Amino acid sequence: MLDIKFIREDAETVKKALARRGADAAQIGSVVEADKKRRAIIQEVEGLKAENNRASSEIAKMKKEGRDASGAIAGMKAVTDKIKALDSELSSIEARVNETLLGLPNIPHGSVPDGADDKSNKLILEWGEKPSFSFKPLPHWEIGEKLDILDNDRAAKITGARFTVYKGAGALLERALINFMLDIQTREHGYTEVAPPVLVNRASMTGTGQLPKFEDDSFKLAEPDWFLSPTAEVQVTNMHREEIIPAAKLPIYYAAYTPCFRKEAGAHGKDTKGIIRMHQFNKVELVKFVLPETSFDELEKLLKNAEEILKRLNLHYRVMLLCAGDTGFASAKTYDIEAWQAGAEAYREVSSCSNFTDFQARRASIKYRGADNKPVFLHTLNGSGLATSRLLPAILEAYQTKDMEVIVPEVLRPYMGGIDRITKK
RNA sequence: GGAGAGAUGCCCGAGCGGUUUAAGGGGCACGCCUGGAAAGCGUGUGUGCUGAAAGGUACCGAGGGUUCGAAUCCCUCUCUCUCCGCCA
Repeated sequence: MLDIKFIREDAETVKKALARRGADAAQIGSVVEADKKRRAIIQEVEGLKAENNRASSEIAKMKKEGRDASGAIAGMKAVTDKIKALDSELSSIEARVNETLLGLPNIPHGSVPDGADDKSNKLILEWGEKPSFSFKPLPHWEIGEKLDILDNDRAAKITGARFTVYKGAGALLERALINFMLDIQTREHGYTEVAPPVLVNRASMTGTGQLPKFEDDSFKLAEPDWFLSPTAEVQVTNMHREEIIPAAKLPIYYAAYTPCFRKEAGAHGKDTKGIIRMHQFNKVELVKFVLPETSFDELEKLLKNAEEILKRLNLHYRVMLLCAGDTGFASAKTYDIEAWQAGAEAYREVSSCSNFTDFQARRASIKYRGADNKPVFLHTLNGSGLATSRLLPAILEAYQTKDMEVIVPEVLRPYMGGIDRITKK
């Protein structure tokens, strides 16, 4: 959420920034108007309330002294009615202002390039090399089927399209990846592991920015008013919702493994094979709560922490800086890490690392106590570290052999009972 | 799922329609005292909104209602605890 005070004082800057990402800047004018009205009503109604309070204690005193207060009481009725009317007008204006603010995206950082879509994203770095093969490498869905480790057909029987069953060495590999990633992030990069609920309430979804705009993208329970979390960002960021954290405790780093659930409503016919785009997938998420002045440095560190996983797995990848138009709703700056899928011959996003500045902190009311003891919104960041549904395909494709086996990357072997390859059973 | 109890400031805890602009205690901060400390004494100690400021206003789990006036009465909801049932 953007700060209404900032919008009020510098509407032009906000309009320009929103235009960069293709957001509707016309709402800025009307929200500034509504805010002006809001403040005028506050001044009026609070004056009446002050008068009301004075009269009330006067009445109390008269009653105590045994005098007749009926005249004073009768006089208060009109003031109270006026207060009620103004209060209800005020709350409808506040609701309108709030609704508009909740619908406005974050302002892209100055270092974010212009552009409308992913074609304008900027290549930041490439690491490693595409593996070369003496044969035609297969896409992961064919490998998964031949080795009998991924079974989308049976998942469809259980649930429907866009689910998979990990089987045998596939299930083991999935579990190994999760443990490997968590161990690196917690033991070497200083993150504290958390294992949160996967069902989340409306306030949490609003706090991180999934709601109100993107309700249709989420799986929602009929009862109660809960959602299947689309990313652990929601749970972990909202752990500190409505809290004031002592500055000395910052920065806070969390790593969480959770299943994630997405409707993929706009993706009909896209990525229908394999496990690239599932309704349910596993992800280790990294979340940071930091001092505002450090957040862009923290973003660079977060990116490095996520990259480390790919380096240890020796997988070729590139890092893209997203342009203004491709940057997510809540983010001020986002890097995507794209791993090379050797069989499908494409780069696929395995991680997205974002600095949300104070956008989520303001929605969720997460503050720290500054030097002058005043509560200040802190900055939140998060990044995948990483998503297994993208990582596991990259591994299968990069490590496949001519004899239809998959070599287990060395760093994963301790997590897989020491086996060095996945073979057909 | 059934029955009951509860939710008050950083913590404990009073409060049962009008000097509560929330008693009292503890903690914490600062000051006095001290060679230094403890004890003691004094002062202070929330958040939001509004306002240039002084100040004003709202908030006693959340949301409604009754009343001139609600922490206090009524309704709905959420959460916690105890017992019963069911259960990994």
